Amino acid sequence: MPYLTNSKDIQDLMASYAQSQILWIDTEVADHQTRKPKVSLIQVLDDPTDLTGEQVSILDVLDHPELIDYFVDKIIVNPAVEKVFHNASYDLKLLGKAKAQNVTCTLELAKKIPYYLLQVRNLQLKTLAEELCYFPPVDKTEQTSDWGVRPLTASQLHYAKMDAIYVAHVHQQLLKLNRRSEPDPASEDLTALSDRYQQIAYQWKLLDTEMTHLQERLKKAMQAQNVSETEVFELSSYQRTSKKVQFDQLAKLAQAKGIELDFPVALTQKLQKELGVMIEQLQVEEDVTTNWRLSVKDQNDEELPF
DNA sequence: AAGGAGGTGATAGTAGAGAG
DNA sequence: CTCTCTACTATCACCTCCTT
Repeated sequence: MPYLTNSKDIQDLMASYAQSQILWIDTEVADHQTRKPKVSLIQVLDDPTDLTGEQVSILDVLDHPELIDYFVDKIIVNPAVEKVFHNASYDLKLLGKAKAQNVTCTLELAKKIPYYLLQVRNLQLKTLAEELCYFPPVDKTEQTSDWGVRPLTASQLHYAKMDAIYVAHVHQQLLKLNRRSEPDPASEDLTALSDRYQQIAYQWKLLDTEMTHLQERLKKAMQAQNVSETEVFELSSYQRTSKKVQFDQLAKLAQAKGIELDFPVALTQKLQKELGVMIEQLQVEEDVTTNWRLSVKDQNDEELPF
């Protein structure tokens, strides 16, 4: 695990990483709770088979904005290098943000996979490492430690290095699941899909209706009994404020005060009816969309699998 | 603390179908 | 044709998650 603090070494390594096809990256940020957060470490891995962190480079860029700029320039905006992060938008906020090219986010990837294929408690990197990749329990206490002090502790460096390992392994596993969850629609087996649907439809209906019913009863019961929480549930309410004004009044005000108010108003069927032929005097924008609906055909009872 | 993506739940509007 | 029912989509305000 090279931990680099020398600017020249760091820059050389960044230059060589710019030749890679894919890199797994994580960052640690100091002063994240202030208005001026700064990148403390950039951890880079180019070998996804690494389990121990031997291949992870920890680049110490604290108070070296020129190194961060160099990294952004050579790697982040470089479309030839695929960059993999967990919750990429967080890291990229401090790493070139808008200009970033060819970025993969393992959190986004995980969100696209339905729960039945990815059965984990939540989508934190820690959880995915433990429950998807079977890493031993991950201690996140260093996550919120002070990344602005030097020297860093051995425990901090270990945490920093392992995060890059987790990103790489989680990424590999998610790609496998992704291939299963997004097959080519053109070659799907319609018979197999229909069979599976019928197989679970009855169970689903039983569970779905009971779940909805339980939720309704719990909500009503907790309200009626003035209970705000049980061991399992929490019942909360919130105020919802929405404001409305008569269109006529708004139009008159805009005209009287010369306010620039230009936005499309939906011409609902009701409005179209009221306007009648006068609608022809308006420049109506028409938007036609095609919506697809899947419905279950009526079937003979004997054919049902239950 | 901050911000972006997406979920939630209420409300409103729509198409399609059946009845008269 | 109109009326009504049902099942959907769209929109809105608010909430939750994820990272350090």
